[in-house]
Formats: sequence, C-alpha cells, structure tokens
Amino acid sequence: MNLEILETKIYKALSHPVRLELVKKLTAGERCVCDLFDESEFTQPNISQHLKVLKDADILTCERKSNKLMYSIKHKEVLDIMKLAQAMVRLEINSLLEKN
Amino acid sequence: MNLEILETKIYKALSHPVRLELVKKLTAGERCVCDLFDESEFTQPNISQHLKVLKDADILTCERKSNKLMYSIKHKEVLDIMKLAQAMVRLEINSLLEKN
DNA sequence: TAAGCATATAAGTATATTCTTATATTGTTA
DNA sequence: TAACAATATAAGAATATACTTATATGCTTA
Repeated sequence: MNLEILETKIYKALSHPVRLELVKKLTAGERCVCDLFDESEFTQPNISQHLKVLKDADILTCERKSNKLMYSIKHKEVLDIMKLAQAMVRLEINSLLEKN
Repeated sequence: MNLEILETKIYKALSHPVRLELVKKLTAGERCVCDLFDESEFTQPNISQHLKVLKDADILTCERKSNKLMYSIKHKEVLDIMKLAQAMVRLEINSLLEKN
C-alpha cells in the first residue's frame, strides 16, 4: 500500500466545493444525510456520492441512529488542515490588496 | 472572488502524486525545472504543467537565476498541511493494524 | 544577432470526475 | 410481514484532468 496515495486521497476529497461545504457543516457536529441534502442544491444521490468520497478518504465516518445515518468528522486533523489552507488564502488575498 | 474556491484549489493541486512529490522535493530548498524533470519519469512539458498548477494555487513560486527558473515553496503552511495529512494516514494505518 | 539551453504553451487523446435519473437496499414501524 | 423512509448503487452523459508530441518563447553568451 502506497502511503502517498492515501495522502493524495485526502486532498482530492477536500478539493471539491460541495464536499468542502459538507465537511464545514459537520464541524458543528454530526448530521444525517437527509439534512445535508435538504440544505444543498443538489440531488440526494449526488450528496451520498460526495459523502462516500469523504468517507473513503477517512475524513468522515458514519453511524446509524434509528432510521438515520449520522455522518461526522473522523479525525480532527482535517480541521487544522483547513485552517492552514484558509490562512494561505488570506495571505494571498492580503498581498494582492497591498499591491493595489 | 470566492475564497472557498481558492481553498479547494490548494487541495486539488496537492491531490496528484507527481505534484505532491514535487512539493516534497522542494522542502529541501529551491530547484530548477530541469533538475525536477531529470529526477522524474515523465516528460518536461508534463512537469512544467504540474508546476504551473502548484504555482497557480500559490503553493510554489519561482524566480529566474541566470538561465534557470528556480521553483520553491511559497508558504510554509503547506508543509504543515502535509504533516497533518500524513498524521491522519498513520492513524488509519495503525488502527487497521490493530484490528488484525 | 545567432545559436543553444531552459522552459512554457498548444493541440489532441485517453481517462477520471461529476452530475443526472432510475432503481436497489436496508432498517423501522404499523 | 408490508409499507415507508432513508440511503446507496448503477448507468450514462457532460465536463475536466493528465498525459503525449510538436512547437514556441525567452534568456544567455559567443
């Protein structure tokens, strides 16, 4: 098993705006698929597919509660990754603003 | 401008094994394209294209030194991102090992 | 300024990703 | 166990990505 491929899988999972939004929603706590779907502008299968990508990358995990599947963040490290990436974006925005 | 798109651009840039390898090579310091290409198994245009993706995501920057273009890491945050992703991978590997 | 090295761009093809609609699966409860 | 609600999977079309080869661009130096 190639560890680098597992690493790229994490980045790829985060690289789609819908999936990034899903992760951000889950920072507030676990949610069921139907809630996540209701709040999105896409179809239920599409949301399920995106959740699967995030689960396969071990970013999310899920657990059944009665008739609902609750998704949640599996490793808190992903939140730190996102904070760092957002910091990079801010640095770039600031340096663009300074130039004008 | 949508900040979330800039964020996903960072992840997408890191999500290819060749590009991840390029970033890792540059952790040791700046390198020219020809060196990076010589050490790779791909064509020079392909390496240039990957470098462009990394530059467009503001992960790398480049500077001309005489007849060579030296690429280097632009924001050290990306190294922290990679450490965190690697930590996530290790956690997963360990928990897989424990199960067997 | 011509020649040569280093790098980027263009164009095209193969493959992967991201959606959609339709359907299957699974757990819950009447 | 039948019916329903919640979710996943399948199949297919549109689009994006990642390669290749060929060619262009841009420094540098003779």
